[in-house]
Amino acid sequence: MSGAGPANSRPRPTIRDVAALAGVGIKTVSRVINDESNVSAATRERVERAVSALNFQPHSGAGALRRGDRKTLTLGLLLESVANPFSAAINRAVEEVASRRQTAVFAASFDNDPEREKSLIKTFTRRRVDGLILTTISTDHGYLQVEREQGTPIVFVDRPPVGLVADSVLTDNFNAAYVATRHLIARGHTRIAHLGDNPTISTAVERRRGFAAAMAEAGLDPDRYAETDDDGSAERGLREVHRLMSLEDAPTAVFTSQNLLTIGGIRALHRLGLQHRIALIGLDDISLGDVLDPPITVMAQDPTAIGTLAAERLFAQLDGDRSAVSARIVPATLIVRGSGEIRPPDSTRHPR
Amino acid sequence: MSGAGPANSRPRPTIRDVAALAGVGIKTVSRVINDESNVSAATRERVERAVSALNFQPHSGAGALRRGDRKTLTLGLLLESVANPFSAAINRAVEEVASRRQTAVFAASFDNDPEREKSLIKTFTRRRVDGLILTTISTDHGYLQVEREQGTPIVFVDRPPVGLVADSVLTDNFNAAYVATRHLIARGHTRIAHLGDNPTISTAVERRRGFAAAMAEAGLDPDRYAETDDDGSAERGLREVHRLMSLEDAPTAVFTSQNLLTIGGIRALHRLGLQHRIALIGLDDISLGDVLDPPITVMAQDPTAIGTLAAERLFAQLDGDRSAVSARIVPATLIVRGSGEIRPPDSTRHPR
DNA sequence: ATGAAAGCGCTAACAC
DNA sequence: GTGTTAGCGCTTTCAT
Repeated sequence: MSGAGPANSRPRPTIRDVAALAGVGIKTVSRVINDESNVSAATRERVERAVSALNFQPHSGAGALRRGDRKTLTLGLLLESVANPFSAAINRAVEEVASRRQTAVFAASFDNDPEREKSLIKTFTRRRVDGLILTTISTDHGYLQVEREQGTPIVFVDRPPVGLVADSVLTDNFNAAYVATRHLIARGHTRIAHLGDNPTISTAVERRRGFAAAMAEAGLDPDRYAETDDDGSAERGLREVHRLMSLEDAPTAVFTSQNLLTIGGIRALHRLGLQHRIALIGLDDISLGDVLDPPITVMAQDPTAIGTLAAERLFAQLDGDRSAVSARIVPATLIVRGSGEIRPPDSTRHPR
Repeated sequence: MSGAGPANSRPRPTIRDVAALAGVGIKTVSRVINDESNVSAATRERVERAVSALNFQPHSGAGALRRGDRKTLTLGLLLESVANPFSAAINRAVEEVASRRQTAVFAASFDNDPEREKSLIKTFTRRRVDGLILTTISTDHGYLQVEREQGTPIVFVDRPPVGLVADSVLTDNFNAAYVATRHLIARGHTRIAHLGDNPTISTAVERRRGFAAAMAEAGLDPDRYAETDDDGSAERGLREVHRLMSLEDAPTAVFTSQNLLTIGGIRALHRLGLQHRIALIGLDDISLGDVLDPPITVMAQDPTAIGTLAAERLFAQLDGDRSAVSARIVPATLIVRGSGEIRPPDSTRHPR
């Protein structure tokens, strides 16, 4: 049995090897593997036999190089993290659309780090991807103008471009947060805490704005509960809700505006035994949210739709669509399940 | 403002454009961009200025072609679905290791379809990925022997290779299922149902074997509850548990041996209000399993470790490691939380 | 219907 | 230190 290493590599056959074996010119082989016309049935047959005898697989990169229509049939997808369920759903949707076009996708996680954003995009363009679908965090995307001018279509997902006019597919985050917050206010809450993702993330800012607008409109103070740190992890959600609940004037409702924060927040309320007394609404649906006790009310984004629309828009550009810049808004949906409908206690003081 | 399409594409500059602008030969440019020696500081400076003036980005594909050491700095990762949390965790871990080696990863979802498995692997090899990390479903991987001989290292994850000797990183699925089942038996259960993924998946078969072994060892009938269909979705988990609970001699414990089945099973028990009376253990941890009521006992696999080890092994092969074929087993861990410790009712008949 | 020559953008080999 | 030539594996162009 042969070893696993690439040592015993009989080199890969090239089109020339196939041509030699079949006794034809390389152009004829090229015609056969690309299914072009002007090849006699007999010749085609001979070539095909040689191809499978040698186990020849055309080198798509080499072909793309000469073809020069700059089609590597490849696309770069920048996500917060391929392991985040929201990102992962986008990833799958993009892959779905891309695979119909024989296009493979490079997905990369940038962890909300602006440096990684830039360096990953650079590796994408050096690889000459046909297009880019980007979630970003940098505050100015002007640096991408050059790429666009050199012919790489770009679609922004989840977060809008800044300093660059480009296609985007977004949730209306302001509105989603506004609706969620109004839902809590309508149940009689006045002490509502917002737990948001890092404010360097534009959607986090939008969500805070939506929260603040709903609060202000109801004559409530959006800044009653200051946030202490700012990453979007389940650990922080846990920590912050613990802290909030230990306050003298603890909130009676919590709006967690990111999926991992929601998970952490739920965990905290359960550990404190407060899950039936403190209202909670999350932004982004979470797995098993319907089975928790109480079930979790959320504003659900639609990452599958976001990914699908973004990929379709990208291919439209690739197909030469010259229409005006498109900014698609994918609606979020309020899913009422229970946790968001808990009412505040009668007393003004929250019972510990 | 310019349109978004690739129409107004000023063509990308090449190394020749840079050389012309800097007034040097192309090889000198090549030296600079590859950080080779034998370039004077002054020349380097001039070249660098030209590079940024033209916004030149070297075409890595073209370089790889000539270099001929067949390093596209690219790797193919075949997963059940990039949207599945288990797969997504592997994806992230692989990306992590790969990025340290400047390697980008093509991840593709094959949805347990053997045809897609083969066709996706074919697109990987046509793109001349440096290596393959594969989850598979086909029953004979002999067709990959050719790839290996032509120098592409392969590591199997989650499911073992069949008909091919190759590296693998796996969970001991038999044992994981055996331990989970014994855990239920030790609590006094005799009517235990197993809900498994599609038996065309080798791990599903292993898990069923582990379940059956533990049952038989205790003198119990593993086949008391026949399964009716066989996909690994939350919908099926829901349906099957509903059906099981409607039986005259309904089981008092359920072992769901895949993450989505566990989710569906939990949902069913909750809807029936049986979550505190029927024991449940899942294979694979699930998000928020600790917060559910009761919290969910699971045999947790470690997808991050699996992905990390697989990628490290792949790069070891790429680095010329000729050691014997390695088959790593990543341990699964029993996480006791509550749902798996529910005891059967005293009566022999399960109360509806 | 077929093939020879040129060349995609780059690096290797070998000049000078 | 620097540049020239050839060539990676393929497709294009243009013969025949």
